[in-house]
Amino acid sequence: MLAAGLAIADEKGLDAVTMGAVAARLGVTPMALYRHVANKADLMDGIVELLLTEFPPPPAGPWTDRLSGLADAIRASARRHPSVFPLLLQRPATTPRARQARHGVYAALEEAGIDTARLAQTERLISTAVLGFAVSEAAGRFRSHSRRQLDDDFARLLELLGRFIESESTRPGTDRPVPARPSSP
Amino acid sequence: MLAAGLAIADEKGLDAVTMGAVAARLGVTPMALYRHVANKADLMDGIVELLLTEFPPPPAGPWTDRLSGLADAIRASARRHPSVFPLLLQRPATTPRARQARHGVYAALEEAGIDTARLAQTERLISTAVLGFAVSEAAGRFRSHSRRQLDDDFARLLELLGRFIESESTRPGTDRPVPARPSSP
DNA sequence: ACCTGAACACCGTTCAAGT
DNA sequence: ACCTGAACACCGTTCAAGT
Repeated sequence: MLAAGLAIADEKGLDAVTMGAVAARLGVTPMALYRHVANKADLMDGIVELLLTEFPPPPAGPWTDRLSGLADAIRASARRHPSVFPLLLQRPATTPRARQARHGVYAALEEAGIDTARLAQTERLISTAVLGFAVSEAAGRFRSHSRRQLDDDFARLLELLGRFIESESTRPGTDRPVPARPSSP
Repeated sequence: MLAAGLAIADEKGLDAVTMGAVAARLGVTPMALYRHVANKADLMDGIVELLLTEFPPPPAGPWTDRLSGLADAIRASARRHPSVFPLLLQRPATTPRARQARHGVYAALEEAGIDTARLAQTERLISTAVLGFAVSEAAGRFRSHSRRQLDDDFARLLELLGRFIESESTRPGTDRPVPARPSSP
């Protein structure tokens, strides 16, 4: 049912996600939905939460790859679900799925040499920038820019964040601040 | 009429901005609104555009102060209009007001020594990060954080961006990357 | 336990009519 | 030029009733 709502949002936009439309896709009357959901707001909450499902579990590898991999996954999710993704900014990341993703970032930052006391704030800064970009792209602020341009912008943003992390690290880093990211095929 | 709609959004949220509610605030019937606006979407566009009015014209002073002043103004606007502000991410900044703000940033970046060819992309990076923070705060993603914490986060974000600009500058900068921002009283 | 039909208040929008 | 009354299709939600 949440999947049905997400599919409708992807295909026809947020406004098309109506109790009637979701019910119809399930072959049921609108009132049947109230068995599984308190009201429409509750439905929307569930659909937004469903997005987090797509963020992959923390992979292996060096921390730079882990972070850029997560960032890429977030952007990809935004592109896949442009009308729902912006709603992510409306709720604190307190659900189990959200915590999992956040703690994955903590681990990577710790490995990068970020002081434990600064982990949370640094994560907030990074995720705000990445989410800001992903939402901007999904919501249409960058409508007039080419895909190539956006890929380039995003790469530059990640490079900036990587350099920031290195500069905040208490451990001596390598010479080169951050490796170049591979361009997606 | 746009102001009436914005006021309703501020007071009771986006859902309360209804043709009937706006009309009632103006002492008129809902149908009268269709003289001034094509439909509700058009009304919402106008309300969002109205937000840009609050962004102050580029002030005088060193570029660091100009940029942080604009960033502060943007965040203040987001806090004042939490339900409408996030909609800014849905439209390209192509209106005259938006261009004005953007060109103010260009001028500051040029003064900071950013290469002309990189002006637009650098501006996009910076405004994405600042808007991402402002929208996150307005929309409620940071609901569980204190005002002090958010002020601190924002200061750190601006510091990061300032350092980034310095590092991208083709001119030799001063020793200290960016001046500390004064805390608001 | 799960679903439905009928009903209600509310919404955006239209159109012909009023001044 | 500007506004209105009446009407329409649609929406979220309730409640009593059905299996």
